[in-house]
Amino acid sequence: MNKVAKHRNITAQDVADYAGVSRAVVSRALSENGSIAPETKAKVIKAAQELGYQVNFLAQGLNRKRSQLIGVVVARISDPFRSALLEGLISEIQARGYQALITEVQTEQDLADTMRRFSQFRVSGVVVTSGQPPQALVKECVEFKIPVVGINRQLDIPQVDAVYSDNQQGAQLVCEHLITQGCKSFGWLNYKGSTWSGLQRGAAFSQALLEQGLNHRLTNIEAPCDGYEGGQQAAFTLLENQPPIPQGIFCANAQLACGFLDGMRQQGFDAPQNFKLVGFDNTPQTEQWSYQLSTLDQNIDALCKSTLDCLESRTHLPNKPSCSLPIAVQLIERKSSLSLP
Amino acid sequence: MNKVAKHRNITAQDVADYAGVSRAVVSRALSENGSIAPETKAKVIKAAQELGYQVNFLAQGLNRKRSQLIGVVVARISDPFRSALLEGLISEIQARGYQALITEVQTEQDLADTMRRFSQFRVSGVVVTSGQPPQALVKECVEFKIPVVGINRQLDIPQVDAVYSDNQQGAQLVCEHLITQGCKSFGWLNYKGSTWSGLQRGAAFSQALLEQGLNHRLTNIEAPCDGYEGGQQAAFTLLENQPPIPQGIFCANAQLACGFLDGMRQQGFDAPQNFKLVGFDNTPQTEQWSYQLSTLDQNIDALCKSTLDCLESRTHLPNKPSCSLPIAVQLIERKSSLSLP
DNA sequence: CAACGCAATGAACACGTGTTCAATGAGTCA
DNA sequence: TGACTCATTGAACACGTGTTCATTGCGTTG
Repeated sequence: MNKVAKHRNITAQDVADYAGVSRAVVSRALSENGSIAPETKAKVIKAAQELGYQVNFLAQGLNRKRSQLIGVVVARISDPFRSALLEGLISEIQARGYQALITEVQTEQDLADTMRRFSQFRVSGVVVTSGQPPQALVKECVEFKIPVVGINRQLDIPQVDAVYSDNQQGAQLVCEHLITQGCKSFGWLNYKGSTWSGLQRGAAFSQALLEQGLNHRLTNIEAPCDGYEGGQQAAFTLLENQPPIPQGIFCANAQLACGFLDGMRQQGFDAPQNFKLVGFDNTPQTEQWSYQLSTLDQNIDALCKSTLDCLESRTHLPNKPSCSLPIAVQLIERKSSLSLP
Repeated sequence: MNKVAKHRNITAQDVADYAGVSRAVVSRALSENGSIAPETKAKVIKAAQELGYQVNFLAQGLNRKRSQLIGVVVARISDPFRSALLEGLISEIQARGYQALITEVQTEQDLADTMRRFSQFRVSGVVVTSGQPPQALVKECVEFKIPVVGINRQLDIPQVDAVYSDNQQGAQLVCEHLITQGCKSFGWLNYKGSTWSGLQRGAAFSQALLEQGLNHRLTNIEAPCDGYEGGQQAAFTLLENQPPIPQGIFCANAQLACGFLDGMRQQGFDAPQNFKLVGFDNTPQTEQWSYQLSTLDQNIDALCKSTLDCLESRTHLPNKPSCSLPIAVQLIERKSSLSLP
């Protein structure tokens, strides 16, 4: 463990000198490609360990024209579902030997700057979990062979892959479930200016009801904004003119649903007594005793694995056609949507 | 916007050729150091823009021996407080022109590997929000002039800075508040194998009670694990032998507190009717209608800003003595700890 | 014994930038 | 006009790695 030079980073050259070989041999011994005699390899590896040699990733990336970084675009991490997704992504990225370069974006301009910086770092791939990157920029990435994958969003750009929870299937499950629980009228709660995911879920729910001949019994409830507060306010707005409460309500995400439920409770109504409620995103909070909210569970593990599969396969085949990968969701039945015995 | 070479990254050399100067001049024009004629500078900048030139960060970092990356060590991001802290950190890191390199660690070995990789990327600094990095490795960082800052943890290594919420002050606030609300007996709820923060909070609470001559009225409640479930189970264990419920309970973190409250409710007890409850970490959930939990608000903004201040000042003065920076917390009074009118 | 194939090695180049150092030329002062 | 200062410029080196290409030497076969 005695280092040759204490206050200088030790390089492959130091290892080469120490082992009595050339620097090229060191590179071959450690990078597993190029032919090398087994005993030489062992000698070099031993020398590297004794010196505590670590590859300089910047030099490596510069040479290979590709760093082992993967850029991840996120927004509002503090949202429970998003943080869970981010956690899964980071784990998967690390498990495959990459490092996660995270950027938070708020505006489209942020996103453009971010994508540019990612390319300046020569990232091995980009995962977009939020926002709609400008086509021109994505095309630039494609041109420089940087794979781009979107999670739960539609990018609609050739050679860009998409992984998303199967909203059609989810809406279908919810529709059937609510009908089974005896609901005759329905509500769809989403926030104003919703993302693509939300819109798609709403459309799918409407479609599923149509197939049952029940879509004329569907009321749209619009929250003024996303999140708990949005849902809460929606509950107050809904009851303003004392209309009948839809018997089965499907909600675009878990935070909205929790807020809506609390808003209804504040006005003396509760689920499942007065209405059934199902939300999207099986966040920890929905499971808690105070909520016990039925939800559609997005398979975060599968989403993340598929995302990195896409990334890696496109690294090897940059020009293959775009793939669009729906991941099955699972209905978790809890108290909020079950008929009382 | 017409590029010289479409399918090749354009380099400083391309800009130099295009502007009719040498590559050294391009570097000077864009990096703001070294003397250069104003009109030449303008010419180069114009050329760079027209070509869409972007610096290669890997080459830049290799040359400067320092990338503009900042490594962040996290664990269990999906926890509400941690995700809020991470969000704040990422924002602050970006605001100062760096990029966040995030690594999730589970074991001490993970942490060791992570620190090593960070140094391989020649990061400008490391922020540790979880775990206890091995002294040897941190010393290595210090040796290579990589600043290390810990948030809410005690690293106890020379030349490593610490930023943390002021647990003493927080415990003092809670103690006074509970007494004001009429509490005569007290409880401290923490989980088994708590982190340094939790232990310090408990010790400070006990100390604050001691100063009021009330520490003999303090009961320790131990949850079997962290999180909502841990708190919930603690509530059941507490009531097993039907002892008197402490009148004022202080809880190491918000998730535990929410779980504890729900656990008590399941057994027919509620706050503030049957006991007063205050938690640490003002997470969004504590504010919600179903909980309305009094909490100590950690000033995340200040924590993050101070962290990066420490990092930057140590970059300039690598050998200055360690600094230890407590950040004031604020008591948010909500229903769970207020006497009913 | 000669010719050949093949594994192993090291010299040299490329990756793209920041910075040092010597050279140039214009401007100033005596 | 000649000497001197100083801003500006470009050639060259350093950063640390991966990879190509020519060379070496050994074992094998005819």
